[in-house]
Amino acid sequence: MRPAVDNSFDVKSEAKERQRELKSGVIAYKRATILKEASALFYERGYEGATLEALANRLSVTKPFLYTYFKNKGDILSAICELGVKESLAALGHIAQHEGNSLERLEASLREVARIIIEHHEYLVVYQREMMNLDRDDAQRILRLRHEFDLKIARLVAACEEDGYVTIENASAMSAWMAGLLTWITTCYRPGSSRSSEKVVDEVVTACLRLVGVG
Amino acid sequence: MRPAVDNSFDVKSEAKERQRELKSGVIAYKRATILKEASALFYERGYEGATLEALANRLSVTKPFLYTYFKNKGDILSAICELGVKESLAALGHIAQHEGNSLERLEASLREVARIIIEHHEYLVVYQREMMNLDRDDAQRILRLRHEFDLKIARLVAACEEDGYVTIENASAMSAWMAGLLTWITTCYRPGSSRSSEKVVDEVVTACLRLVGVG
DNA sequence: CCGCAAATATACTGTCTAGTATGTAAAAAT
DNA sequence: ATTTTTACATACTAGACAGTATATTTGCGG
Repeated sequence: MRPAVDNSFDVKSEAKERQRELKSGVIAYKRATILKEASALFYERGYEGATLEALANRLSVTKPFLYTYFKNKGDILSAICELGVKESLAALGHIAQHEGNSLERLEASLREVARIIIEHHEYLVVYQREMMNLDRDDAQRILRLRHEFDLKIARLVAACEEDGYVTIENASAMSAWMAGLLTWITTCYRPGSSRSSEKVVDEVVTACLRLVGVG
Repeated sequence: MRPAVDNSFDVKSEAKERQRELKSGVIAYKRATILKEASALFYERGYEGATLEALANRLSVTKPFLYTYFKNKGDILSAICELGVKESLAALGHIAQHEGNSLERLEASLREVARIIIEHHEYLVVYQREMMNLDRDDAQRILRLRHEFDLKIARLVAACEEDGYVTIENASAMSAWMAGLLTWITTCYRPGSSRSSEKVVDEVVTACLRLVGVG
């Protein structure tokens, strides 16, 4: 019944290819959905206080379902932590190629990271709190990402120094404290708090720049 | 055999009084010892990851011993958290009565608090991380202490503004970010890290003052 | 030296939860 | 239409740990 032409195989394999893509997309979507709910749960109850059954209930699925998408509870945690740090890092990557002078790049970067931290603040709170519950390997991998983040901030500051926008002594040491201010956002800003997210972003950018004597 | 004089009762009751004091001192000492070891354990393993049996072993005692000095595991945690915040608060109290102008008082206060945070940094890390594991009542009581702390810092900054040492706009909003920098000490400074505690203290004080445009 | 009380230990229980072995229904392939 | 695979659920296990009931030691008053 099927035409016995040469390209029949190609058509078939192409269809399979598309199907595979669809499937892997679905899997990624499911993983992301689980992670989003898990981060909300871990944020509320803490890692150990959150049971996988509770997570399954919130997703209207069952426990073994979770185990088909994640190796174990720790795997879920490490995925959350990694995502939080990776998003922050990605924000710095985008701005790096921006036009503008080094000071403008520093300010834009800080602003963007602050926004991302507010957006994903559950992920980052969980990371800060539950770091110690990570496997040694996961912890190290994520720590390397964090160091990469710190290094990028330090380089932005160094560029400002080289270009003469920042003349204060001790400026390079201050980049570590900028990370502290950015992290503090997760305490200052709570969804539904009195301070609007825009105001918090403005304040933290101002604060960071003042650390190196700008503004 | 005992002289039948009037003051026999007084002597006896005085002795008993002293004995009671001794005993309550011993109890306080034992509680403090438990808390010190518990904070070290919670710091290393996390609250849920730390078992009371492990704590008992580290103290070379047994589990029921702990229960004679604390109501339950949560009681130990809340005592640790309260201690950490109370010490920081006490540091601010000492300096408040210092001589010197308002700017000198602000700097001295920041320096003292920074020192205390380094000294008790295990207590404070545990507090930050495990806050959510506290009973609602304990959490609120300790949060009130925290707010008192924030308020005192804010007042020190306000005094500097009134006296004209700080003229930067937005200075009052910055006191909240000072708390962030002070908290970040617990991440920057780890015992046995490369940075000496004196250097960290100097840096954080400098950073805090720069937030309000001083230095 | 005796008896009582305070302090601490031994040994146990009940519960909770991460992880799994097995079952089932629907879709895909043949 | 039949088999195979995928995708999930049901139902269970094993172990850990907070908290406790009971036993034992120690020290002290008389």
